[in-house]
Amino acid sequence: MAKNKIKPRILTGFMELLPADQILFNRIYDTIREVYESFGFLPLDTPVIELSEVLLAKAGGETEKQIYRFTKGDNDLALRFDLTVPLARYVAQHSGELTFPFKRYQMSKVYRGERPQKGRFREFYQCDIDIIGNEELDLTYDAEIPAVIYNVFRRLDIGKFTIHINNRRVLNGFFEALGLENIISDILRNIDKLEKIGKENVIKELAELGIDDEKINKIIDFITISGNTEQKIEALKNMPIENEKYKEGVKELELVAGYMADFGIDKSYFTIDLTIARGLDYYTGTVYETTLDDHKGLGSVCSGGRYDNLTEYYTSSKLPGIGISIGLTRLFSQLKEAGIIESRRSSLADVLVLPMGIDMGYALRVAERIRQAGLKADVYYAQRAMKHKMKYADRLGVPYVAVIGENEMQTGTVMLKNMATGEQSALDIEDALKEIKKQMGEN
RNA sequence: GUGGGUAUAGCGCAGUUGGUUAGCGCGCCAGAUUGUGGCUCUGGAGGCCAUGGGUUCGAAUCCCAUUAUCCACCCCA
Repeated sequence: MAKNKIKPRILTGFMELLPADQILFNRIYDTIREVYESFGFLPLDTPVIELSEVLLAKAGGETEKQIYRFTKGDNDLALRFDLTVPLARYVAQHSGELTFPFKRYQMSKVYRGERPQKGRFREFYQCDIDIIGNEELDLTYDAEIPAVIYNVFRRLDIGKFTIHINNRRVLNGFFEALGLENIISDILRNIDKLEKIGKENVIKELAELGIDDEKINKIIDFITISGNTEQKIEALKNMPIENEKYKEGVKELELVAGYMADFGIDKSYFTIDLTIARGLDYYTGTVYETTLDDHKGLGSVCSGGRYDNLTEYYTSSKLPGIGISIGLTRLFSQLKEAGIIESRRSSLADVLVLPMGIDMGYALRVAERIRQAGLKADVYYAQRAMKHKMKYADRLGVPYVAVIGENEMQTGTVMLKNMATGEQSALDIEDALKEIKKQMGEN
């Protein structure tokens, strides 16, 4: 390559796919969207760029460090780093025009200027659902959210998974009762890592926080409560903890777990997990994480929870909410790398029409007839050898080829070839369409 | 922000204690097969060995710097 050419490349941390993978990605995207809509969530699309003062209203240290921020003229701008803050802005801005509880989904790209590593991107898709209430938000929604997750992952068909639920009131109440409310964020961040670093290291790190052995033992006993959902609830109820927040939290957990069963979530697909806390400090009630049973190492593929007052920086109205997010870009890259999903076709067309030395107009009309029959049709236009055309069809992974030469044109037929089996036969055009539909229906 | 690794063809890699024209697999192009793909065989194209400097008679190989990239921590989707 000549020296004066610019090397084509994209920034690190940004994902870009080849057609076969993009088709697969879009299938997953569509499935998630369909499930979201099936629960009545409404679509929302907010700007990628917002005013920095809006996005950084709640200036968290990490957010400030990772946000892409720049100026254009006199405007201080930033790229959104999640979809939740823009939602808060949107709801506060349009609260008079929205109907509450407001259920919305948004599936778009967000940006974080962090150092990329395995499964971490600087530009990635988040697939969010949130429900925002006015003043109050019924607890049933805390169970509807995992019901949506359940349906999404069942439909994605990527193996057995477990939805972990917990409640921040339970955790906060418990640690308040121990007199550790000052360092609660540190503790939560710590026990959140139990699965990853093991019990010994959690104990070690808790000790480093200056917690005495007796309390550490209590914490460990608490977060390792075992049994099924009913048994865990029972154990939590029987803990000798005099703290209102704790008791409320346990009550909520019990109710939510009950509703989840009513939503049709198979019991083997969810569990109360007292170690999950979610680092974000705005969660105040139920929290969720979802893991794939056969690939626990991937970590949480979907997480979220309830927050009391998301819009506090934009309005004095109290608008509690609950929501979750699927990090689709990370999920996709991990599923692909683990071999859980596999891309097959580089084409969406069902039929590739190959005109062989005939009037192109006729071929185009045949293709149009195929489309009218509800099938996707593509046409190879270039005058090249048959083998080139067949090879093109093969590489795209098109399932059927319809060859049209002089004979076929005269008789109103096509030479229909099934690329997978190699079988071919001369069929009347209408019969060929029926045959394709019949064979596709069988798969 | 902290720590560690890597950089050779489009992709994945090999290259011996420094020694001639830098190889292999996949992919790509052409042919065997003028209306039939995948499999096979034959032939071919494609490299300033990341960039800059140093050591040496001689550097892909050793040293330094720069850049890029990957992994881990932090945090998170």
